[in-house]
Amino acid sequence: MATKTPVRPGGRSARIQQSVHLAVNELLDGGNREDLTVPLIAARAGVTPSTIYRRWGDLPALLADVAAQYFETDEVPQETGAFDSDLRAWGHQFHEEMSSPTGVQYIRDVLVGDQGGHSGACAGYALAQVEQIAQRWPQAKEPSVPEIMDHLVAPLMYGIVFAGNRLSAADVDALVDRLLPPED
Amino acid sequence: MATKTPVRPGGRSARIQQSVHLAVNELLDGGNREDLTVPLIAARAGVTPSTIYRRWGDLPALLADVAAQYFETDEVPQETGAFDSDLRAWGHQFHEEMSSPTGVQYIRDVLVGDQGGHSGACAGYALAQVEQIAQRWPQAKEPSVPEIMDHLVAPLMYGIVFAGNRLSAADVDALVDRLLPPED
DNA sequence: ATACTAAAGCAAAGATATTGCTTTTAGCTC
DNA sequence: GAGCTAAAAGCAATATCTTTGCTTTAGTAT
Repeated sequence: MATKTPVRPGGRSARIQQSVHLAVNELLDGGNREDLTVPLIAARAGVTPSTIYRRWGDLPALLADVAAQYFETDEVPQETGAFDSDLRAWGHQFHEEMSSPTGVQYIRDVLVGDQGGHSGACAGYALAQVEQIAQRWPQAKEPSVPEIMDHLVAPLMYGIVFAGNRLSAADVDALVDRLLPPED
Repeated sequence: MATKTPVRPGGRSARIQQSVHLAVNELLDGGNREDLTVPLIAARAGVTPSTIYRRWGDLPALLADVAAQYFETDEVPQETGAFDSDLRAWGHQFHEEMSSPTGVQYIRDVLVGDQGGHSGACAGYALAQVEQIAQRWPQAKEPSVPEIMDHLVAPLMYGIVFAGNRLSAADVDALVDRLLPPED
């Protein structure tokens, strides 16, 4: 169930979808994460709570949907003129983004929401960006996309989600260095 | 807040803690994960709902506590006679355990529960086991414990949590191979 | 335009969460 | 070990959230 598409996606449904998403994001920015409730969101969005329950199911599912939407915006990874430096720059940017309070929150929400449905959003986001970089430099065979996922993305995400530690920029560099073939 | 230790840990408090944990595990085994509620657990544990709310806060926190307890039981990694094979055997066993339906559920519960408090439990479990193996073979310098966490544990967990894919045994082997120094 | 029906609104009913107060009892002191 | 103190459980009333049947609104097709 991606972004909960109604059978009738136009007009009012679309407006309500936007309005509810906006309300969630505004309330999240407001910081009161704890007392975020469906009725509160509904009031802010100018909607009846039952509308939200009927369309999204419950609060976690709604939050997962909002978070997933965030990860669906694919930015273009910075172009630096070489594969190595593109990868390095992206690694830093990605880690910065994901380890920020907002990033961590979105990751959690995506994981918590509907069982497994959206969790791909987060993985997909990283994968899409890595693939973009790889396709930009077809002659560079090493490291492969799966290797980058396993040995750069995975350690970064593991640190953020499980260890709760924010790796230093030097740590990110070390991970990238380890991936790149030795220069001669 | 580990295993929600009351100021008065003996007698009745301990009994209730056990009884509630047991009720949760029984109901989880019963499979009806969806309609698991605090009142239901309370009824099964022979306890008043307000007791659970007062001690654990809410359902996710309780589930996180139960899951964290599971990860606190430290088994001894299998001894195979060499560092390489100990690491390989553990990698397989760990992956097997964590990618099982039960394992995935516990991981989720730990992540969802109290914000960051318990999430270490899961990481701590893996780390403790890797450290045990490392200490068993002090002369083996490579790979280091952090390297194992970054390049074996992290990819396994990333696959399970984000990609929702269960890696094959061959994939686990490949990760271990990649870590071990080249034989001459 | 009109008809058809998905989706929203409304409101009552049902379930869960919170809270003030009372009762029980673990842990301490004598 | 008997008594004291306060932490934690029980109880019950209240507040809040969730679900659901029915009505109304408004996209979409004809």
